[in-house]
Amino acid sequence: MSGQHQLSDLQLSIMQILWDRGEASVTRVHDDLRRERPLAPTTVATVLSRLEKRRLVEHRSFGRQFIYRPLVSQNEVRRSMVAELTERLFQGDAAELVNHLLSSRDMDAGDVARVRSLLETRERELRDELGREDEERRHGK
Amino acid sequence: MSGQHQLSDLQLSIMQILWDRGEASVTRVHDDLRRERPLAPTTVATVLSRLEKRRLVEHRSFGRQFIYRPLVSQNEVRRSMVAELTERLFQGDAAELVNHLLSSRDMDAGDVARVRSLLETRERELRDELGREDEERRHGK
DNA sequence: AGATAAAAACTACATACGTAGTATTACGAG
DNA sequence: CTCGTAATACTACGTATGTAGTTTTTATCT
Repeated sequence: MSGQHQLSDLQLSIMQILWDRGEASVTRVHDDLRRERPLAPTTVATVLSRLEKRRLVEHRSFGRQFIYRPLVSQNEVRRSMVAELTERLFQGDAAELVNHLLSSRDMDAGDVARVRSLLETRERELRDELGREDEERRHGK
Repeated sequence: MSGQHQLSDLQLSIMQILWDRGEASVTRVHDDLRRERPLAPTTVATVLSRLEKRRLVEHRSFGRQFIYRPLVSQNEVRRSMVAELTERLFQGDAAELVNHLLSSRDMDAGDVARVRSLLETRERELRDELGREDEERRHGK
């Protein structure tokens, strides 16, 4: 499956811009990044070309500039990085990670309420999946 | 607060051994690690001394060997690393991270059930806290 | 076509890390 | 007290990354 998508902070900031915009020139990325991280334009270009070497983005030429676009989705990266963290920090036990989130100061009452709603949606999905499988079984695979 | 505790995979494996054992000699760590990662003893020693430079562990001498022990708890590291990931990948929205965990294939029905139980515990805690604050308010701060 | 300016290409350097070889020290046996 | 050996100390090298300077290319204006 989607291999090792461990991205650093700066790399993620840049990918985020590409995900938000769909695609962007080096200058555009540099501009969007200015507030958060003031860097030399060449620095942004270097990072982008390294991301391209890792096949996380690709570019096409437009006039004299390069337009970059992502080759991996935000979701793929999230999955990969969250899975890695879960493995390293919680021995792969995702429920323990949720437990950690619930017990630390990271979530207020509002967040907890949102989680409840999310959870109930997921429970419903699981119930439906179960139901559908039963159905299929009854109808002979 | 607890600053930047971003640890790499190998560093975490080693910290895990120290957390499990309370303290351990280089040889012990090397031994415990053998199955998971066969490394030269000097490699383990190097990593431990680098962790010490970062003030994540410290050592004392015992005979001719060094006994290392953690200076940061597993919980501190978890908090720090999870917070960092939440920030980078979910713009700091912890509930979104939970949502991601719930929707991805990371959790089966059993995990979801555990999360429900965890969630209800947390909700009860929040309700109790609320109650206690009300009480205090009624009794005049 | 030549000049200008902007963009990309190339080079560079510091830090952190994974990894381990070699040199040095010092405990402990005899 | 001396020597062997186990443990540490020191050195080293490759890779990834953050960061940016310098050089080369090239689109475009006059």
